[in-house]
Amino acid sequence: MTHSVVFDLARLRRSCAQCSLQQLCLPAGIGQDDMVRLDEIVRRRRPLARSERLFRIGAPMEALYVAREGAFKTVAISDDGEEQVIGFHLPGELIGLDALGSGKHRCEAEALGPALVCEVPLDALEEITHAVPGLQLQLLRVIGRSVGRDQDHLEILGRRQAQDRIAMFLHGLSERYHQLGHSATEFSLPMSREDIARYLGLVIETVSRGFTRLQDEGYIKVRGRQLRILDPVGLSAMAHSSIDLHPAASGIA
Amino acid sequence: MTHSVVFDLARLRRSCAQCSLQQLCLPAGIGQDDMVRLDEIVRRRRPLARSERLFRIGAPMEALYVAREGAFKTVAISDDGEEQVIGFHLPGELIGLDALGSGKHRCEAEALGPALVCEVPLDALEEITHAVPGLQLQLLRVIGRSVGRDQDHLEILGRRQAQDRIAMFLHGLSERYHQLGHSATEFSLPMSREDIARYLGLVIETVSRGFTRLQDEGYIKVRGRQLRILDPVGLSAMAHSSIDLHPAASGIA
DNA sequence: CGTGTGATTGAGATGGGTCAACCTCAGTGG
DNA sequence: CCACTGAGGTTGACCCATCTCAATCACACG
Repeated sequence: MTHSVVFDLARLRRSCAQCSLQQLCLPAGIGQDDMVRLDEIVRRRRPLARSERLFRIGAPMEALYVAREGAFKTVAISDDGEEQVIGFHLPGELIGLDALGSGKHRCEAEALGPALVCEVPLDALEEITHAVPGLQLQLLRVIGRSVGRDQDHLEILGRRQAQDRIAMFLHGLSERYHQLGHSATEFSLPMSREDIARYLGLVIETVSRGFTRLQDEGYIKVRGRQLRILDPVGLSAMAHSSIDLHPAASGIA
Repeated sequence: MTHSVVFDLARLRRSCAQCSLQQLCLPAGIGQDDMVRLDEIVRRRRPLARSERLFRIGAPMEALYVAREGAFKTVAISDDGEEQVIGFHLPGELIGLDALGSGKHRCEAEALGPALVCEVPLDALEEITHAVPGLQLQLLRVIGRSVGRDQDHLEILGRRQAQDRIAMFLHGLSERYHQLGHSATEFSLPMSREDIARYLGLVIETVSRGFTRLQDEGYIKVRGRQLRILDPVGLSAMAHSSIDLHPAASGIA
């Protein structure tokens, strides 16, 4: 996939040193001159359109990707064709670790909207982590954060109440946006209700009802994909303990 | 925690080179003399008893652990005290990655029975991965396998039918035992029903009923923790597609 | 032989899946 | 400018799988 879009490349050829995601990304904590070396091996890909894929299931692992702009999902597909969303990936987050074990991807990675990624070819990574002292540790840290998000996901799916899962999901997203320097209380969901459902192990109707109920109870305001968190403390409380603050929707307005 | 059990240490001081788990563990794929260097930094801990912990939530990350004999579970605890099993760890599998991101553990790791671990101090690991060329890649592979198991777990929890989850769980365990050179069709479950339930996001009664039903349908034979898989193909089919082969337990024997 | 812990089984309640209708809105073309 | 269309989202009614509560069983251990 070598694209000859010269001026596009030029526009994207902003170095790691100038990237707003630097603190979240591999170059964090390495020296100025080392960053130049890293810069040389990182390929910045042209923009991806909605539903374009970084890799498919079974494809050999060629690189690690870092979401730069836009959001991605990784999807596993079972034998009977059921799709399951394994993860959502916001800017600064790693994509492609699913193939580390076997060398073959076991998920598809798909852009949820217009997006940009940085791509670190695997062989080059191997070299440079040896050449640049701090990078190995930083790589492990970034991998560790990814493992942490998987674990958050596990904790969400371990909850048996749909409402809890939805609250935890929104709370987690809010935190992630906050870390990116966005508002923690107002953002737009990059994924469809369907994606959310398949991420949470629920059906779409349950997600929809969950949203409306959280809205009725005053925690949030949703309109389509636009979300405002009205009661961050309450939502957080709901996400952390399994005790539902408004146990029954007893019909009383 | 320096124990002065000299002869115990001596007994355990078998080198990586002689370890039956070598193929699954860090030393896989590195040279003979490099293995000696690794050998020097790997601490082999004295036996752990059932319910002894490797680390607690909030503890700073000090090492990576590899289960050597016996099995472990990692458990997350929510604010209201609910325990959730994040992972089971069989011999050759990594424990402790949960702290990679932040440097603090977010799980407890507990031995499910008498067990042995190898412990790789974090600072020493840092050094040696630079000194030993192949080790960095091997470390990533082992981490990758751990990520893969987390993903298996996510796929299990994404299923909405309890029966599917249980079948997938047993199928996965069977595969893991097989890789260890044990029988894939007959082994004993190292964890309680309670642990299984908390791993699967179910309640203990549902797990119990699920087992009996799988038995009634001829897939397995369970007696306490002793398990025999009678129909590996059928179980596997059930684990991979979401179509239940015996949809209804219609009361007909 | 009692005691306790873990596992199984039963009966009843309920949360969320299923199915179906309807709404919303952006895009398209007349 | 409006009608049509289709995809995504919401809502309602019903029903079943799983949770809850409770009794009983199995078995190891003192």
